[in-house]
Amino acid sequence: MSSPCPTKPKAITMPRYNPADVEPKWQRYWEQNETFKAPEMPEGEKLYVLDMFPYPSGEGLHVGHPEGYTATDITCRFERMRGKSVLHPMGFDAFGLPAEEYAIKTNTPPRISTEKNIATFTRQLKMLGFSYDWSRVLATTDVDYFRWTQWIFTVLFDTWFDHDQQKGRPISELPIPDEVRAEGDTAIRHFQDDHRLAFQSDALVNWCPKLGTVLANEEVIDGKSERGGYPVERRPLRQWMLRITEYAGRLEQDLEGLDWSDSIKRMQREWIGRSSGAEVDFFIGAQSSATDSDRASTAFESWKSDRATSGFPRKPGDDVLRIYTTRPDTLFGATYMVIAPEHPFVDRLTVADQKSAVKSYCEQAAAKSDLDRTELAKDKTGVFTGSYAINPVNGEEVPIWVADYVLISYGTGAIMAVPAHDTRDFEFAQHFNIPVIAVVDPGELEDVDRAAVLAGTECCTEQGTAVNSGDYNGLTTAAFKQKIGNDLATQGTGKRATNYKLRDWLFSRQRFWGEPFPILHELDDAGNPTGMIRAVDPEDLPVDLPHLDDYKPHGKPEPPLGKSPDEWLYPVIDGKRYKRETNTMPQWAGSCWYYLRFIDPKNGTAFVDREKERAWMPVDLYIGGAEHAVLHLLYSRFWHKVLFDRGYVSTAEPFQRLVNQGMILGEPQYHITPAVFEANKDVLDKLKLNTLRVESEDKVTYILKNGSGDASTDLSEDQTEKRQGQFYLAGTEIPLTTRADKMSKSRGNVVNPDDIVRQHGADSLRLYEMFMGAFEATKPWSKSGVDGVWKFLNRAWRIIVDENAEELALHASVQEVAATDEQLRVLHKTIKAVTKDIETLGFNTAISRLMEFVNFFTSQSVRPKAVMEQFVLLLSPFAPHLGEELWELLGHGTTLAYEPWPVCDESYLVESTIEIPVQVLGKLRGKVQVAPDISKEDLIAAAKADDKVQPWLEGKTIIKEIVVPGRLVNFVVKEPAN
RNA sequence: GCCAGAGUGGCGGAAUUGGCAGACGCGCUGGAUUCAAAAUCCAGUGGCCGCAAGGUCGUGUGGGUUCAAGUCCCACCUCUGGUACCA
Repeated sequence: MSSPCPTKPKAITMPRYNPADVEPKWQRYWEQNETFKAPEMPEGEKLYVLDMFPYPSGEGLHVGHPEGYTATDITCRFERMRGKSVLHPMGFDAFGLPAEEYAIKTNTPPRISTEKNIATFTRQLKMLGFSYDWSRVLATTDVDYFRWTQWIFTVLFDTWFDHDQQKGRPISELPIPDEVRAEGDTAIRHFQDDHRLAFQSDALVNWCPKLGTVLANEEVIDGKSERGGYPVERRPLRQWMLRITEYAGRLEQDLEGLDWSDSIKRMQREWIGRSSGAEVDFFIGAQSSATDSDRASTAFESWKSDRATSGFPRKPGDDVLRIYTTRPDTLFGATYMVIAPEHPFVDRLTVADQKSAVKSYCEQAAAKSDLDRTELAKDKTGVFTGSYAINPVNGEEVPIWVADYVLISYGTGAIMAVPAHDTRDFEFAQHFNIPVIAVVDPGELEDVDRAAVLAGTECCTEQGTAVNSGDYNGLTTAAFKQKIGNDLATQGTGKRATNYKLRDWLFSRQRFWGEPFPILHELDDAGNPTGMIRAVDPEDLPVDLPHLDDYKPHGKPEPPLGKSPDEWLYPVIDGKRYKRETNTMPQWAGSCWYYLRFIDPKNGTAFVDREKERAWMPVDLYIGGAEHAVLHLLYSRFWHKVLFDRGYVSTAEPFQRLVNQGMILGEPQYHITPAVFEANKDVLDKLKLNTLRVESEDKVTYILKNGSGDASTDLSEDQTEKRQGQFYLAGTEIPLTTRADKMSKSRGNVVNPDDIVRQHGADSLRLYEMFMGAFEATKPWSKSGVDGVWKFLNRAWRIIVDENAEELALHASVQEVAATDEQLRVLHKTIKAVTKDIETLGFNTAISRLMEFVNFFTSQSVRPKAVMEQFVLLLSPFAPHLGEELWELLGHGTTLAYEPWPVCDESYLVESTIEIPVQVLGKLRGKVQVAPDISKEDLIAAAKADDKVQPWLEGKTIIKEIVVPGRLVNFVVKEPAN
């Protein structure tokens, strides 16, 4: 491939396209002229275009980053030229585990290494010529920034969720029940603390000893930490939680109005996991006399009549086991109950004989990590408590079991088991020989053995018609659900209920590199915590991180901030001594609201100015990777809704349109299987080929390489051959598979953007990433693809610049003359297509159209200057440096960034004749040239008259003539009847 | 297992949402230029049959609807994401 720096010294510098000169020149120009500085308030129509800001890792920018950033940059440059007021900022998400791990690895304080990484990222981003308003840059680690992150936390702390209004309100407006008020101030404060959106809890949490911190459910995948893949165990620890579950309903509902892809919406919906059913109370009040069924049934009857008058209580008493079910229509089929091992009733419900069995089962379950629980899912385990509950619909006694397939954190932590119609219950019942009673007749269905289902030997979860269900027999599942919902409510034994899979957000981490909580724990005179907490006053924010000599994790749950100097750790306010909260916030905190700060990044009195917020929000286009589909996007929507409820922001949702860029994979590589590798070691040796062993998800393959170590390269195409659809190593019988994988060091397929810019320039990198394929599709990298767009930029350069001149000068063909009709048609076709494609993010096809334009004008000996100017404007969002350089050369003194975008004049598109394909029986047989406005009849006549078509019509009867105006003609014919 | 999305030349990928399959790019072949090469320019390039004109087959597999299917329907195969006891 040619290089922008010729190897041979030249006598005269020919004005070749040299991005190494052109690109820094224009980057300097934009910076010095503040070309892309956004106004404080939008002027005219506003457009807020946001990239998911990067995590500045020590590795530097990855080729995946510029993909989304180029897409937004093209959109912004395009819309500025169309006159919109564009806000397009960039920043850094710099707190969190990876940065801290990197700091530890390189033995640098996190702040220092973070600043270094940010500097590298900034250099790389600027090198790519993105039109960010750099005056708004921020990092979540800036003290000025996290001051407001802490402030938002105090808002969460000050908010409770009013279920009636479905809205977050100030804690001062929380109604205090009289009985609480009667107990005094301390009780009131505890009551308030129990209702705050930010609260402390002692629940079981995911503790990762290797990372030295707890993790949110979302950060644990298959029982291992999302970052690092380390084992995670369950431990009870006092932690800060955010009540995101209160917003589950709104987070789900409000998805509807968003312009997001269906798949992301679906992922969020599934994560929130709404289900509706009923809560039902099973009577257990007569425990002591469970063996005496007479007394039990008397107690049950009196409980039932009490309930009929008192109704279904908000909180279940000790005399009932409350369960949640989505199938209340199967109540008659409940043959046993299950409570989670962590259920508070376990002890009470366990009879003396079963005590030791239950105890050891629960201990075992507690020791199991989530991973173990999942892995053992195939075999259901459990143990009988020895006691029974009474089914409210038929008074039957139902045995109560403890089993870990029931989760304490979902629903009520207890279920009624209906083995006939629930797969998990069925497996359990089979294993423990528990009766199976069918209560739903599925009818005749494919893949369902109706007789087996009714006999209780097969499980069926389909809906159907009720059987074995007393008065309800014959009802359809839907009607049954409806009726029993009402009946349970009148009897006071149950009520309709909605549940969500979403859990509250575990918000504290035991690491150093995060935002300190703006929370103070009151101490008594002896220095012990009183249990009273308060938020730091807004005017005392920020709470900066103290200097610590040793901030490394030590595998124990005490946060490093616990070792802070006393003057930081023990503030005294109004004579009262406090201890600061020593947990820090998770990485997600800073990214929850950065889009708001960009609107007003320097504001020292508010997190964002209200007027500015109203003017710029919501984000009109938000682009980033799909890996944030649930976590970041759910968290920030939650924070935004709280801020909205409290009146601090004006929109219910932050990101109106979301688009996910597809992942860029490494260049395809040739693999062989372990068996082939073992059998052909000598052949590979002879050919001087090396292999790279890679393991992924317990599959092992070998990647073939030329050379070894860092100098190794992947096999080239001509080292392979394809025979009968199978690739072989050239000249051998060694079968190869070709695969493109995620870029990773271990596969040796990582592409560094710096290298591409050095070889071909930023414009080529940008253009290539946009040309690779559809924006949202996953696509493999290709070295020769970059060469291709580099050649295109050179061709574009050469239709305007005279490469053979001694000085930079216009090509002789570029003249101030009127364009021909054909030239205008090509230009306006290009304008139309490129405009439409940018609007729909179809960048790859837009570039194709620009290539066609250049191909056409390469063959034109006269290139009207006005046409070239329009072309340069069309090209400029994609290759902005080249665009500016050519624009200047065409005689313009200032940037093209605000030149009006070319407008397509349809009248130039009209062609004097068009080509219409003619089919006979759906097969293409000829083409006719006709006037665009030809009548149907004339078109048919022309088609019939065509030389190529005639033989196919000869001797046949035309039974139908199909004409699609402007598109095609099709004759349906048949052999004449003899 | 379940839920999405995808499967088109040697390769990356296009195809007014049912209307000329393979735009554009890479690669390859031939030619021009060159002492030669690189670069550049021009032409060609899905398979098969044919000297050609042309024919014929062709969008993962098998069926179907239609004048017409890459596109719609049914069944299946493969890959990529998501999810995994949520009652």
